Amino acid sequence: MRRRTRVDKVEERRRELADAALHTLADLGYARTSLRTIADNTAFSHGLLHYYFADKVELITYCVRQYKADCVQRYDVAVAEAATPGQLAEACADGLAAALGDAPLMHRLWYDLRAQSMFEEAFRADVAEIDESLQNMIWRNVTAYADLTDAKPTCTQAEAYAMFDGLFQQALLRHLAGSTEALDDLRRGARELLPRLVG
Amino acid sequence: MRRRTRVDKVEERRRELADAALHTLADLGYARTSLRTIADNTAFSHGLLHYYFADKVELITYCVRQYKADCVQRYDVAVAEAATPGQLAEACADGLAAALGDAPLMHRLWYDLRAQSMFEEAFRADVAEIDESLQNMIWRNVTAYADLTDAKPTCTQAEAYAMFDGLFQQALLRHLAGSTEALDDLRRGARELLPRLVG
DNA sequence: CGCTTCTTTGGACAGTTGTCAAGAATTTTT
DNA sequence: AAAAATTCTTGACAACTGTCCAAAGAAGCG
Repeated sequence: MRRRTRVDKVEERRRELADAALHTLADLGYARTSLRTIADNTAFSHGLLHYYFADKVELITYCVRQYKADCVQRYDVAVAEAATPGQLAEACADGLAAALGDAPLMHRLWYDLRAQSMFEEAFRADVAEIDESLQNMIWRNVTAYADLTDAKPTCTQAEAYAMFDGLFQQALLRHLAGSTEALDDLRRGARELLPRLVG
Repeated sequence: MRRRTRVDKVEERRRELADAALHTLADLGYARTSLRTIADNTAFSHGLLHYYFADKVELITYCVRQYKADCVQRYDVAVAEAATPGQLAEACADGLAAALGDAPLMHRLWYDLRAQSMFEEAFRADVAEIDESLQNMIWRNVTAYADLTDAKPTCTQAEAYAMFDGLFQQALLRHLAGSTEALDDLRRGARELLPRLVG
């Protein structure tokens, strides 16, 4: 009992620190984020980070894992209540656009960390895992759409995800650069993509 | 005459240094590349970099511009000699797969720098310019394919580029993670994407 | 209360970073 | 050949990095 609550407290503080780290990373990007800057975004001193995390890589890895929960949840779109193909495509497109519009900085961080994972092998496994869960999420939409249209997907899971991700990333780039049409373009692109992938 | 040759020599050395910087960046990524490491990849000392470039940002910006020339040239596929839609799709797919297979590290760097441009405004304009030229390159293929099939593209330039780029990036990620099928999957995905975008 | 265990601090460390400037080395000009 | 202009090296600087540690503080427990 006593031991249990202690472990919980440690885990809680870890999450708290990782949360601050996540926000700092989202603000500054991986290349410009230091442990001291992260600590400045908490009520604690920089030394504490090494009490709860062995080193920088472990902290950021923990961050990435925590990000995943938020991410898939945020990213996920209400696909269950769609009754027609049109409704589903609409819901999917709206969900993606809303995810981008609500948390552009978090998604910016995701693309940053995914790029880092190509250099730093320590991040690779976790990033790949998140990528896979995002891919599954997209695939659920594609198969649901195929079911509603009595057709079958004409592409692989990986291809479907790659194309949606491409649209999303391009929209994010333009959105951050100040384009006011980026969100609408993403909506339209996503809506029109689904029919292309089944048949 | 004298003035001309001097300016040329300066420009030549700048290019030489930027080339070394480019290779260092491709090896280590933006976050892990320092001016001293770049200088170590040249025959000169670190101080020289500040003789030819005002600061780090100017050097990397110059790099990015230089990268563009290589990039579009490398990326570009032999579309002219294709006589049938099938040949064109094949040539396009082969070109992309070859670009990825020949210089994965350079493409890895591209995605890294594009992510950086979302944080560092100094890179944004140059990155956007490269992105646009890549988009135009893809669009040339799409319109050529549409012409050969007596059809019209059913998507915008930005959408076409986003989807090809998504495929390419996903293939790069898997290729770097050791997947042996990534190149073939990219080929197949690109070949099948063109028909989806016209009609 | 004292005693033990767990948290947290703040400073120190060795190394790295971008930047700069003085001067050596080299090239060009006269 | 001397003088002038340039290219390049070297060492220094202040700031910052991740990491570690001794000690202060807080909390729990007998």
